[in-house]
Amino acid sequence: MVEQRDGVGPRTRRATLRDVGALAGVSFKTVSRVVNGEPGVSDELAERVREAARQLNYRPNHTASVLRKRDGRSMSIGLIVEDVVNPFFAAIHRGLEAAAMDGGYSVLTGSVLDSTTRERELVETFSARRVDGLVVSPNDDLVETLALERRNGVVVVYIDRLPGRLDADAVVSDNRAGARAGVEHLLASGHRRVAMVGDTHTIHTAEERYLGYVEAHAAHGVPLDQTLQARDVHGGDAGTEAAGRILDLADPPTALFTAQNMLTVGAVRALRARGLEHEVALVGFDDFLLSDLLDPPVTVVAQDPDQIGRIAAERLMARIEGDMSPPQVHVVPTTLLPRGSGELPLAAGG
Amino acid sequence: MVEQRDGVGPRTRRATLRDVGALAGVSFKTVSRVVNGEPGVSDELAERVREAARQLNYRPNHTASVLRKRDGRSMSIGLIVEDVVNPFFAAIHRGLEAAAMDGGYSVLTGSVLDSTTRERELVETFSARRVDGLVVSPNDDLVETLALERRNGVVVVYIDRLPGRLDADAVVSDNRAGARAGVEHLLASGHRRVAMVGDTHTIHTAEERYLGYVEAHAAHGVPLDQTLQARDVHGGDAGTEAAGRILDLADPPTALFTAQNMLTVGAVRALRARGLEHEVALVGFDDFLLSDLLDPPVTVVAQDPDQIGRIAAERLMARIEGDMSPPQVHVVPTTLLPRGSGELPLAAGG
DNA sequence: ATGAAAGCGCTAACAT
DNA sequence: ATGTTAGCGCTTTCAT
Repeated sequence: MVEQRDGVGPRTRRATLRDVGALAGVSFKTVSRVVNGEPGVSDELAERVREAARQLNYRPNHTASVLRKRDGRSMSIGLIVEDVVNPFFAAIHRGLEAAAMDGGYSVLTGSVLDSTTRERELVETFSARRVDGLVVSPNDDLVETLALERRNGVVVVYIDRLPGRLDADAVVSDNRAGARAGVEHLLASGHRRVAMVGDTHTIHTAEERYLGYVEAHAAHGVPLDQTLQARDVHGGDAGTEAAGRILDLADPPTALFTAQNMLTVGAVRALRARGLEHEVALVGFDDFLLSDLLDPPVTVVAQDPDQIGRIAAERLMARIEGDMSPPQVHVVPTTLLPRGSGELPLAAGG
Repeated sequence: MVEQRDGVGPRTRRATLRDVGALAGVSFKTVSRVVNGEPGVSDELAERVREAARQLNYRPNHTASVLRKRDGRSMSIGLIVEDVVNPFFAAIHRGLEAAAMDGGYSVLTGSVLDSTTRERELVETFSARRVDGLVVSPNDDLVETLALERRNGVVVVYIDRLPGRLDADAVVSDNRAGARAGVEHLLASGHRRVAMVGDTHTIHTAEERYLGYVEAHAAHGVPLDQTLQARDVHGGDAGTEAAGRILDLADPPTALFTAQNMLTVGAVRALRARGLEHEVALVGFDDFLLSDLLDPPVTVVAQDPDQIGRIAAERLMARIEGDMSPPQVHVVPTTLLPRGSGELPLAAGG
C-alpha cells in the first residue's frame, strides 16, 4: 500500500508501476504497457489497470523512464537569457515555449544577469539535469563552456547574436538591414546629421546595427561624423547621458538613431529634458511596450522575438532528433514602424 | 571508453561514474565519493579521480542521483503563470529564480495563456518530472487538479491570488489596501465622481481591489454611483472601450481608477482619444514600464512582483524541507507613486 | 580508506 | 497476451 498524508508538508511515497500492478493484480510490466499505450494488453486488463492507477493517483516517473530509455532523451530544453524581465527575451521565451510544447518538450529557464559565473553555473546545472538542448545568446566565454557540453551530446542553438565561429545553428534578427532601413528612413526625409547611440561594440548585434547605420549613409552619399556617434553605451541611464551629450553639441544632430531598446528610452528622456522631442527626430531599434503612447509616438525598427523563439525551438528539436546538416543562420526580418518620432518635419535651420 | 563526436548533431554517450573510475583505476564508488565531496578518500586518489573526470568531461547525472536518493528530491520547482511576457509575471519569475538559485533549486516555467487544458497539462508534466514544488496562481479548476498532486507530495505555493479555501501558503499584494489608498488619494484631493474599471470579478484580486474602492468611498462619506463602475473588463481593448463608455456619460467622472495594468493602458488610450488626459485624473493599480514617460505621467499603485517571487520561493523551499506549520498568507505591501495623472487640478465645474 | 552488492522506477529484450 | 530478467547511473548499506 501507499501511505498518503494531506497537508502543506513535504513528500509522501508516490505510487509506482509495481504498486499499481499489485492493486490491479497484474505484473508491473503490464501496467507499463498500459501507461505507455503499448499494444498487447486485453481491454479488460487495461481498464482494471487504469482504474488502479486512478485510485493510487499514479504519475509516471518521467526521470526514471528517461534513465532507462535507449536514447536517453529527457525531452527538456534549457533557455538561458540575459534577463527574463527584458521584454525581448520574455517574448523569445514565450515563442520557444509554445513550439517546445508542441514538440513535447519542457523548458527550463535561467537569467544570467550579467554574471559570467552564473552563466556557467546555469549551463552546468542544466547539463547535469540532462537537458537535450540549450538555447543561448553566445559570448566568447560561453561558447567555450558550451563546447564541453556539446561533446556530451547537448545540442545548442544560438539566439540574438552570432558567435565568432558559427559552429551551431543561430537565429538572429536582420540587424544590419533593419538598422539600415531605420537610418535610411531618416536620411530619405532630408536629415543630414543623424546621430547614433549604440551598445557595447563587442556585442555582435551592436556591431551589425552600426554597420547598417554606416551603409545607410554610404547609400545616400552622406559623410559620417564621428562626433555624432556614441558607441559602447550600455543601459538606459547611460543612454540618456550619451544622447544628452550629443544633443548639447554646438552643431547638434537633427535626428537620432538608437540601436537598442533601453537606449531608445534613454534618448526619449534626454529629448524630453531639453524639450526637443518634437524637434529632433528619433528612430529606435527594437520595439517596446507603449512606444505608441509616448508623445510623439516612437518610430521603431521592430524585431520579432516570438518568431526567434519559435524558430530556435524548431531548429533545436530537429537537431536533437538527428538533423546533421551544416549549421545555419536563420535571419528573421525586422519591420519599420513609422509612428511619429521618425517623421517629424525637418526644421528649416537643419 | 567513451566515444565522442563533434558537430551539431545529437547525443553521444556520456561518461559515467564507472568510466571515470576505470580511467582512474578505482571503483566507481570512490568516484562517487569524490564527486559528492564525501570524506574517506585519500588526497592522492581524489586528485587522480578529478583528473580523470576532467579528461572525460564527466557531468554527474542529476536525475539518476535523484532517483536513487532516499528523499528523492529533484531540487527543481515549477512556476506556472498566465503569461511570461506579462511584465508582472516576468518580474515574479525573476525574483523566484533568484531565490531558488540561492537554495540550489532549478526552475521550470510554463505559460497557461488562458487555456485550462494547458494549465492541467503543465501541472501533470511538471509532476511527472518530479518537481518538488509548484508556484501557481490558483483558480477553482486548478486547485482541484493540484489536490491530486499534493497528495503525492508536491508542495504548492499560491501567488497573486488567494484560492477559495486557503489550503497552502499564498503570497499576494495588499490589493485591498492598495486600491483603497489609490482611490483615497483621489477623494482626498476633492474628487467626488471617481469611476472604476475592474477585471473579471471572479478573480479574487479584482474583487479585493473593488472592495478597496468601496472602502475608500465609505471612509470619505462619498456615495457610490453604479453608473461609474465597469467590472468584468478583461484586457486592454476592453479597457479602452469601458473607460470610453464611462467618459461619454452625460454626467461623467472627474477621475478614473483602473484596477489592473492593461486596463490602465486602455484607459489612457480612451482619455487620449477624447483629449481628456489633462482633464480627468487617473490612478492605476500595478506599475508598468514607461508609465513615467507618458503625458501626463501615470500615477499608480505599484506592486512588488520581484518580492512576491522571492517570498514564494522561500516559502516553497521551507515547505519542501519539512516546514509543517499551518498555511500562511504573505501580504506584500503596495506603494502609491504619484506622478501626475492622479494629481491633476480638479476642474471648477467638477 | 576502499569496494561490492542491492535497488530507486522504469524500459528493453527476451521468455512463455 | 502477459510476465521475467537485466540494467540505465546513481546512492545506500554493509563488508573489508
